[in-house]
Amino acid sequence: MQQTFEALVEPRRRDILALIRNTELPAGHIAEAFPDVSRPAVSQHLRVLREAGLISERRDGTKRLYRFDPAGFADLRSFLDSFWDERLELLKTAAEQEERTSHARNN
Amino acid sequence: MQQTFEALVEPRRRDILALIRNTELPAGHIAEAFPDVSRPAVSQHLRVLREAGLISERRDGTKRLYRFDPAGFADLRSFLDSFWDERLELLKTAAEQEERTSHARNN
DNA sequence: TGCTTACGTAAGTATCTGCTAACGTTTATT
DNA sequence: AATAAACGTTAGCAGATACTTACGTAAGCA
Repeated sequence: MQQTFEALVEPRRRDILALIRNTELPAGHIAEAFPDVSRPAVSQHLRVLREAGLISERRDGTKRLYRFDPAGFADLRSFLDSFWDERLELLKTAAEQEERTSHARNN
Repeated sequence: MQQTFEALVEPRRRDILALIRNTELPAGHIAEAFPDVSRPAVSQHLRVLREAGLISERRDGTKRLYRFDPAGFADLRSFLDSFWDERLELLKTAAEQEERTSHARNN
């Protein structure tokens, strides 16, 4: 959870995620997409993303291929739901309560 | 977006959010819930949360009442959906493609 | 008008973090 | 075996940030 937020708070890492969202890419190619920072910087970001479970790594010869991993988003989603959906849940419960009240009225 | 992540990456601020998720509370009461930090520290956190649109402030005499505001979560949710739901969309598209292929086979 | 309550704000500090430069490592290639 | 390619890792540094202490402020009350 904390690891997920720490990984995603950095804009560069969100950019990297967006880049490999649909395609598997080698580290060098990812680094080339960010000319304003060095290759090691990108490598460090990839490490953070990997340890957060947001991307997965695969070796192919001297290359390391990275791709998006939705697993790391699970706890972020549950966190969001605990705030967002709980309110919907309250509305739903209120609606059901109203439902029962209406039925009671009809009996 | 960035403001939202920066507000939520701090565990203390998530704790504050969880505390006032369902109830409106004055700043002093919120601060008392966190005995390991000073009152100004909490005040600073409340400021960050407010500027991120995650909580709203209301004055009542000398008191300032804070409560959860779901508005700030909107862009976080859309960010999450852009990664999570897009993959579901891909699956859906693939399914529809398969659907069309099956129909073509039957003609 | 003073005093108290309930806060926020500012300055300063210790810690964290993203970056670069330099180096290390593993896998082909010759 | 030697070299190159494609990386990751480390040390060190500049900037960001969460904290504390001290101070400022606005609303109620005597």
